[in-house]
Amino acid sequence: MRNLLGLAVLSYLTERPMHPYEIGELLVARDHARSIKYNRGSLYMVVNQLVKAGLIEATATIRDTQRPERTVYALTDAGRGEMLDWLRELIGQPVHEYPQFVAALSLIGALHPDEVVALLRQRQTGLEQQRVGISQSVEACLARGMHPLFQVEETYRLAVLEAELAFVARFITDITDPETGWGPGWAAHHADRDESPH
Amino acid sequence: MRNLLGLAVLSYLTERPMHPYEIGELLVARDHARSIKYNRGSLYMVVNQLVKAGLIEATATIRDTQRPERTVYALTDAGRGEMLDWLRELIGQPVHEYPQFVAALSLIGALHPDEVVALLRQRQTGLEQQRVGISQSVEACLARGMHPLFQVEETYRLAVLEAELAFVARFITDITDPETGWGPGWAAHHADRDESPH
DNA sequence: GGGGTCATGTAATAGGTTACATGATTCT
DNA sequence: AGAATCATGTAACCTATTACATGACCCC
Repeated sequence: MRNLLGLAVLSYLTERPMHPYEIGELLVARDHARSIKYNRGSLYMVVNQLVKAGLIEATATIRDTQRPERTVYALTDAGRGEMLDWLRELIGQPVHEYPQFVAALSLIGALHPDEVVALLRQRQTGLEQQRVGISQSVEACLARGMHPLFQVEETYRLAVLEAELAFVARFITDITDPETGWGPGWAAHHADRDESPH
Repeated sequence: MRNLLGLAVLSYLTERPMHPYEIGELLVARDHARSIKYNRGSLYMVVNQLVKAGLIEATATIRDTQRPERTVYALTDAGRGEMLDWLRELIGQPVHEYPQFVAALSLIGALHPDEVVALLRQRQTGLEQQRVGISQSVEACLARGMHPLFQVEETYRLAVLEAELAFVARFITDITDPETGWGPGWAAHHADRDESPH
């Protein structure tokens, strides 16, 4: 069990027993789906895995003379412990990850530097849009009196976004600097590799 | 085809035709496996997908009177184009991702603030270790005269690491500040939720 | 009262990872 | 020469995503 959706399920069930559909609704309503990848199919799968692992258990299947039958799940003691341990580990120990931009940077030599500069400028505007979007929503929540702890994940995203913006700006000048810019050398090397195949 | 290992395969095959095992070796030798998740099984799968998509093709199966038969693949024209388009998109357009730390932050209220502070301190040392590891290796490469472009993905990682370190430090003081720290309120709320279930 | 959409799940398919297989080489 | 390890690939399994199914409610 390494799907983080499972952690969200465990966490939500600490509030009260729920059925999967309700969990999914809450996940979206509270915007946790921005931080934890969610789709309904995965949710049902994860819930079954949690049952198998003994971390949650079905407490009832209710039908309020309404819609399809719904199974309600509750957290077990083991589930509560596992949830806490899991969270502790995620906070205490940084893990190596593979963001898409890192992958792209590692292979960026295949593009011509002029094109790269244009693409980086495009990225800057995208990042900037994300940044204003997030910071506005954070400020709106704070203005409504919400405790900043509930926005801490977005605050983190903002910090990373700003670092990335700074990095991109720096990268552009590294390429284009008229004195020491990497552009010319890069372009030359690029021409080489484009000729050689034929 | 959204597996970034596929992008790496396309990119490597621009140099010359290779067999999968060789691609895997190079991926590790050049440290690209730090930026793109690699394991052998996935590599063979991805190669098959690329063949089906017409982006690469088998050019020979050689057996140098040695080990098992090896199939050598070469890039097609479509493959070259796809590789470039894919890279352009990754550079030009930021995508929403789901780092584990973001998920954890979004649910961190389930832990007691005192414990969170301890875990964040632990994280700081882990991040700091990563930081010195990366910056030493970058400097070593530069000292050997390697062009900084070949380290650009690690430079980016450094920038993000530093932003995360700053964020964590800030978060700790937000919790522990003797005037306005979130600790007391958080702890109280935490006690509430721990009582209610019973 | 029939067409749309909401609520809830299940099943089929595609994607990725781990475990296994097999001959060659190298070491002692 | 037998044990350990390398080189290479395949197959089995597990995970995740998409597509489908079904009855209720809601609107004109």
